[in-house]
Amino acid sequence: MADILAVATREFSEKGLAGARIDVIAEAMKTSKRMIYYYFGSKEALYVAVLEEAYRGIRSTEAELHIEDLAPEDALRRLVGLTVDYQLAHPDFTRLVMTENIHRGVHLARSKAIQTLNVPAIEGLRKVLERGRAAGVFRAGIDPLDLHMSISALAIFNVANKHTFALIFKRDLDAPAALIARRDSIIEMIVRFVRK
Amino acid sequence: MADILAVATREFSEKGLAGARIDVIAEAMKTSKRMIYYYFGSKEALYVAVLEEAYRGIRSTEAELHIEDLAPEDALRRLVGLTVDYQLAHPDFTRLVMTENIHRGVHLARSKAIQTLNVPAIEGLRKVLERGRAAGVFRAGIDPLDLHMSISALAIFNVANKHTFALIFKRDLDAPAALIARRDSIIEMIVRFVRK
DNA sequence: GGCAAAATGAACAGACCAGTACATTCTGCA
DNA sequence: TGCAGAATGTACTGGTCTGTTCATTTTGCC
Repeated sequence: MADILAVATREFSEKGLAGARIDVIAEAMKTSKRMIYYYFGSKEALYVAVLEEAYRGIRSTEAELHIEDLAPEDALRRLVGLTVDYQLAHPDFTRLVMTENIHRGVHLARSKAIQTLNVPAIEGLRKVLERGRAAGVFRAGIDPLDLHMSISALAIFNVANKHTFALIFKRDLDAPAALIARRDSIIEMIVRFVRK
Repeated sequence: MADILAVATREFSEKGLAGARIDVIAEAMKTSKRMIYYYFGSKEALYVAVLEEAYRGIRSTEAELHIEDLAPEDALRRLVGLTVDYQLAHPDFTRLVMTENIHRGVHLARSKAIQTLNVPAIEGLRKVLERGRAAGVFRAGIDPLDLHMSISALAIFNVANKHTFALIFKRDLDAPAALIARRDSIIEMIVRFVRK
């Protein structure tokens, strides 16, 4: 069952909802299409299960940041760095999110499970911002959600848009040196934004 | 013909490549599927034509920024603001780019037309950064392409991921006040990144 | 007007694919 | 052992969709 989700995740993230093939998933699982319908009911229901699993994955990673003991700026650097790393390590997640946004989030809206998941990263950000403000190193009035949006935007872009970007600018975004430079640049951008 | 591209743009950006239907485009055009194949040859060729047209659109906008006469920081603010505005005004473009990245850019790679289009925004950025550095208000060593990536990332995110984001955080990202605040936040982030 | 080429209409072929019907086998349990 | 329910295999249906065939009409041009 967990295997089916893993295989389905690959198929949906590769081809999108319309492009994914139940037969392909069945074959990769060495089971029959019949079984997928037996357990999940429909292609869309399987897709929603895949989405839910993907979001659970990132949320549980966020919950284990452990940045409470670091100085505010170090904590923020770590949070941003790990966010970038997570996206790089899980391109499937980004691709699924893209697919779901093409569909205007209609499937996500149907999932109770995802909407009741809280987002540990927001609370983590809020605490870091508050600590930094109290310590006099961060400015006041920064909205944690707005900041989270910026961090996500920067972290996701290199995964989400790397193919078109690399083609147009003829630059290899996957080269190790490029990845490190980009990671540093993102961290620097976020830190400078909150710094006094 | 231009009409076909406009209609096809809508269909492909709504449904993606696999989800789009030639019949739907034909009906919306009040022509027959036969004609689309007569002019474009295949679904994929039509899709590539749509992609090319979309990129031509954003490039021509970039070419008319007219920021040469502004002080460096004002020029940068204007460039970033207009980038954000363009994305908000052209969600179709973002959606097409998402679709093409799901396909790992294979269709874009096939298009000679797009790859020979230059990107005026990069040259504009380079000049502004240089002027700011010479004036002592921007720091040195900023890579225009890296900065362009950040600007694009921040500008696109609110269009690309707004559905999933709004659902998870239960916040209306389309509310006028939210749009303005987000726009300001993005501009501020970029400016602080380059400022000395 | 006449002719060649461009444009168009209608209908269909061929492939694919989500989902199902029906029958069968396995498994846990009394 | 016998039984109920869970699990699975096979083969099919109904619909959809890209792309094509063939025939017809329109247009530009001499």
